[in-house]
Amino acid sequence: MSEATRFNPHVADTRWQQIWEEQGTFVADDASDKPRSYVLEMFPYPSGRIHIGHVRNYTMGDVLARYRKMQGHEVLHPMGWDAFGMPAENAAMEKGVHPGSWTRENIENMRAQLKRLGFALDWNREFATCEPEYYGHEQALFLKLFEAGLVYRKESEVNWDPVDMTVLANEQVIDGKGWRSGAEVERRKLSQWFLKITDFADELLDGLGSLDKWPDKVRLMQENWIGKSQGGLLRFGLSNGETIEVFSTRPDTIFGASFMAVAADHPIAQAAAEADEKAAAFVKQCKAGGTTAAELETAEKLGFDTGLTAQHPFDPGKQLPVYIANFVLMDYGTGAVMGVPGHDQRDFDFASKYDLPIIRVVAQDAADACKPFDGEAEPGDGVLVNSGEFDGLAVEEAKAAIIARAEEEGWGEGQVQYRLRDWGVSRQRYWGTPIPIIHSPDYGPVAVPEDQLPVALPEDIDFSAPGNPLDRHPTWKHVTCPISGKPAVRETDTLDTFVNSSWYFLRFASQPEDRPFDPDVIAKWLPVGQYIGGVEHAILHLLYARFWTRALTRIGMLDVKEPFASLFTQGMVTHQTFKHGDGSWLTPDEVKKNGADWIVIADDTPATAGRVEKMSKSKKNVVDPDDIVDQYGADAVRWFMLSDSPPERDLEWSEAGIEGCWRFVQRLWRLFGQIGAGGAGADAEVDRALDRKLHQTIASVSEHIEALAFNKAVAAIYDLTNAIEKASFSASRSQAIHVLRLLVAPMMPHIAEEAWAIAPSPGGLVANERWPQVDESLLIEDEVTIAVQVKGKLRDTVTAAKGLPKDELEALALASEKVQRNIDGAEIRKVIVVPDRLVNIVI
RNA sequence: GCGGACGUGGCGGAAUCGGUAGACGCUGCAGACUUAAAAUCUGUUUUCCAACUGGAAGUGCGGGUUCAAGUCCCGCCGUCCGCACCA
Repeated sequence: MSEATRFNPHVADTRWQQIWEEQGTFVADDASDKPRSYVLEMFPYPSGRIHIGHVRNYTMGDVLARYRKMQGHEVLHPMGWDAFGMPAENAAMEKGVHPGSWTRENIENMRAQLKRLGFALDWNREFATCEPEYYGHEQALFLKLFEAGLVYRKESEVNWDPVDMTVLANEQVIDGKGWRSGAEVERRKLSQWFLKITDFADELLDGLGSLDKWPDKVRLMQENWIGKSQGGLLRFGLSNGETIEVFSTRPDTIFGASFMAVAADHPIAQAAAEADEKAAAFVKQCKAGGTTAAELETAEKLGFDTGLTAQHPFDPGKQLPVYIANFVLMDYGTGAVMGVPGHDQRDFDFASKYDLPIIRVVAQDAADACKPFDGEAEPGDGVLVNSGEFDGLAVEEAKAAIIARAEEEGWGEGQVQYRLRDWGVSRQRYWGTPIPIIHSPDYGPVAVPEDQLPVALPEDIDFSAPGNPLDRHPTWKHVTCPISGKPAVRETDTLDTFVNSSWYFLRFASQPEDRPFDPDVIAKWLPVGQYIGGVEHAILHLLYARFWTRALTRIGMLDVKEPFASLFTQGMVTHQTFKHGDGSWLTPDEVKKNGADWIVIADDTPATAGRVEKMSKSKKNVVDPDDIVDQYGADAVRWFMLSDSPPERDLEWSEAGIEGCWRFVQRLWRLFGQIGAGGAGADAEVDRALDRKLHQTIASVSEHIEALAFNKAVAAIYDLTNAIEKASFSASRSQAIHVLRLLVAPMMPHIAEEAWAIAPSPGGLVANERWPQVDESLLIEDEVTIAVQVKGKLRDTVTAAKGLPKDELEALALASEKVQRNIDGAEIRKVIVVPDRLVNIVI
């Protein structure tokens, strides 16, 4: 085939990308009176190169954005950069480059990579969170929350790396050691800034109910994360005259309590440690214990008897020993628990070890009051036994009754407890938003005055030593108190990068210079109509963004409750892995297939094909988007991203798959070239079957794009293409090819534009065209295929006019020779007829 | 341990309400065109029996409901994911 009849993406891609840019095709107009669509994909971290996972993510969003535009919507489809974070600082430490220049250079590269894929983005709204034009507004928002009392400072335990002199996130502690330095991580108390997300626990939980276009999985994960439990706060008098307060979800089991246990950090434990060396040693041992999942699972329940006892509120003769225990957490509830061994497994284990009484207070029925335990606790439902006046009550009734009594007598009350904790946002790092606070010697932490915002990061910084470069900068932190004018010290911690991504979707919608956003413009675009990203953000980012939005709404800056009306979590892109005989990884293009086996191309030694896994550099199974766009063009790559796998599942990259997409691009191109083919005579013909197929395809492609079922939309387009190719020339065929250009436009925009421009051309851009309308009258089949079953087994199919009455269908079915052969003279007991579908003859 | 999702050909996957299982793509095989290759086109590709018409089995396993089950119900098995000493 000559080059002229091939689609050449290297020429076409850039041509159309330039034209879209010149014409501002995808620039969103705030003032538009069209219906609006805000399509957003999670913005990338500028690591240096676009990853194939980004390509999949942005292709999905792009299809939807282009489709909505063709439906006549004003579409907001922005892109920007989540540009603060540790990798930039690591690069600074390793290569001596400034985090800012490293980041900005990466952004340049990645922007160019994205542009090559032809995404319908409004680049006018692009921003990077690392620029003062963004983070300055973030500081203003932070101060608004500070004024409203939603930000506070408190001492908190953190993972401290003594070598790097920085706080580490839990994920950065590997086997108790710092991930970079390898140093033993210490628990250290530091003053940290917190956002009061717990104030919104109930709202955030209830709000999930309205998010019916979110995956159930994500809602459930958030629900569990918030972790609401209903119970009672109970107070017991101690032998030393003080009081111990515990939270329990099972106040009904109070008669089964046989001990109390407190966390190592609990004041009672601290007091005991001060008075007694052994107690101090035990407390130390508890703190040294690992916190990894595996360690916790195998860790033995250990306790230390403080010698104190607690008075049981219902039994004056009953004194419960108070232990310090390694399984009690300080930061949940009150840091103290009531031990009920019979009905809680941990308490059971503990009581068994220390020979404490195990009392049954819940049983299947009253007769089982003395039934022994079968080696484990019984946390289930039942009725109360051995519980004095409460005997016979069901568990739920008993909870209410005992809480009511506690309230009456003043030793407790009903309480709702959350697992969710306040969000610690302080980071001892340079490359983040400076926390806009000044520590005044007289007034404590004071907000930086608004006219001094942004608090910009200093450029001249030193990464040669570990620790926070802001803290050791010679001048930056030395300021004066905004109130007294006396010397004061700037806060040198920066904000968690999750703060940056908690409001970027607002800034995309509205970006005035003098304030974070204009609520009136926000009101036009928000909530985001479709948000697309990886499920790894199911909890943190999505919960923080929901919180931030609600917090801004509560303080009156905004009127949006839920930022993302519809959420879609896409799967990963995976690829086969290969290994050498010696176990080292091989890239997929270093091997080839040799019969059923794989061999290394370079030296013909055998290779082993490993699992299909998420692309990662270490396993050498990555493909670079630039390389494949070079080879196949943007459209083939985009088409591959949408084909085969349902978008929520993983997509396996394969050479054969992308080759197939490339062939399809060329097939389409040949077909587009035939748009007016067949001559005048042929053009007069109408092909009803093809017309119907076309309109069925329009309907199904539309429906599938709406549902983000791109793999099904792709299949429908293949199906139509096959049908057009097989059909003989006719006006219908030309029309079908014409419409096919529109149908593929959201997915393969470059070839669609190229085809739209060839004669007979309607002019303009296909990107601005209207999405084809379905002719409902053409959807109706006039003939249908009826399945004929005998005793539920398919024996024949017959063709019938649509809507044929039941008795006629039955007659038609019975007329079938195959059916008669299968009935074989037997008596017909019953005939089931489903109009336009099937006839089942029961013998 | 708790919670959730999923199991369909050689592979990715389709299959509105329970109504023709395997659409569509990939791979493989056979053929056409070509000096040849590439590209393209045609046929074929769940398994087994029969090889002309056909027949049987079949959606992880075992039961059940129904005229009819991939789909609904009960019980297993397996894979993946999230949380995890949360009182």
